[in-house]
Amino acid sequence: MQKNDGISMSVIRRLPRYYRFLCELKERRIERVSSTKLAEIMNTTASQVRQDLNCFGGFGQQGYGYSVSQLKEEIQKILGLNNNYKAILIGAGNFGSAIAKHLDFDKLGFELIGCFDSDPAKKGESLGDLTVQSDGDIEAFCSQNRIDAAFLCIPRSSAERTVARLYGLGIRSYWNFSHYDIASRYPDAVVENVHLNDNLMTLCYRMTNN
Amino acid sequence: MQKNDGISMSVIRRLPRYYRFLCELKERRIERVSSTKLAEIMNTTASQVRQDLNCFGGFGQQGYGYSVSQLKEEIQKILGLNNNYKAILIGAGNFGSAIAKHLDFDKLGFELIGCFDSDPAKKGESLGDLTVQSDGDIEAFCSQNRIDAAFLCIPRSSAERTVARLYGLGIRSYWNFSHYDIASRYPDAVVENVHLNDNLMTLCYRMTNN
DNA sequence: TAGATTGTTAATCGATTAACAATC
DNA sequence: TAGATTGTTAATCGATTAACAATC
Repeated sequence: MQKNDGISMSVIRRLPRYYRFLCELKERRIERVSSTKLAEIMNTTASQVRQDLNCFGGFGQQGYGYSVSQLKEEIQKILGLNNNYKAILIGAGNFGSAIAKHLDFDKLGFELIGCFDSDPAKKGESLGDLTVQSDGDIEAFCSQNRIDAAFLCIPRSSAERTVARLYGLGIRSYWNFSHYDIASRYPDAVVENVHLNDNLMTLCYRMTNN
Repeated sequence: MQKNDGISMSVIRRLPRYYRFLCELKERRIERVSSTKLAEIMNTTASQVRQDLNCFGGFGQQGYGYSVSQLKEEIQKILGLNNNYKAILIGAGNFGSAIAKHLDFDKLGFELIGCFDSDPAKKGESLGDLTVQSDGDIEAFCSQNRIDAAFLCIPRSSAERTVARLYGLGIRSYWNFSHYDIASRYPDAVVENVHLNDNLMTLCYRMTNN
């Protein structure tokens, strides 16, 4: 499994969950939490919680536990959610528009500043507070704005060509809903894949064999 | 990590990828494939490929490799994609409707036969070849149709109550886009979570620390 | 037969869990 | 101080990789 920093992906993938639960605890006005309690919520062991957190620093206090709001802040910082990475959305179909409307990018470290589709009929449509631009305008837009990431909501067939363009424009981070394997073609890119098909097949497997 | 069958989740989560790549190979009219070649595509080792496949049976032939179309069929059967699990969609918002329109459920082992929303304004809207029904009609619908799974595209806040109802109606399999932790409340349910927020935060982490 | 490649056992590696001394 | 709970090292467990005999 790939690494970043020397922190294993297993740990990294747990961070958003810690963060999520800490936000909930905070909303419920709970001030402190022990590794045992966190482990219970996370459905893991206290040992793992302490090991995970100690990858990044000693945020706890012996005999007391962790301060919910302090730990939340720390993880927020570790995740980089205070950034305001500029992102563009490629593909304003069902999915693309659902994502654009539905997610609170601001709280997730991003700002969606542009949206493109190859279908001329879509041009000018509004999507939240964005307007769908023509696919052909990507180059111009990227030369005027520093883009940090692209969200790809396009089919596999067009993904290859599109990523080649985006990579050429300097974009190195991708949230990829297509089945095109970006990482193997561009090893230095940071890619998070969302494979809904794979996910649903896994559900099917588990329903069938259990 | 949870098990099914005694097959580890690590192996199970790789199955859809094998399947995907085998479909591609078949489309490209490639008849045979070795573990080495498959490993290359999957970005893993030949050892792992052989270990994985041998969890389910000896599908290869020494000195030859694997028959693409035979292996594809086998994995299709293992995943249970030939089933026609009846599913209902709860929540016809941006996401729910994108999913309903976008995925080819038939090829993924499912058939979407009903769609519900709590917003009265949505009632009667058509969604692909389905018509959005009122949330209150779930009970009646489920008593007339054997439902195998529910796809939850609703916010966390309404998920708890909704799952309680669905569970009460006998539904034990969930594709969950909400942040409600079904598995911890209903340990015997089969749950696949899609946490887009977590996923995007992971991308943010990796962009920040690398 | 010789070459290729599997199936399978053994070795390694990494992640999780347990234990406990440090300390608030 | 006594009790609680961390940080951290050591032990265990599971997953991945290597090796090789079996065999097509």
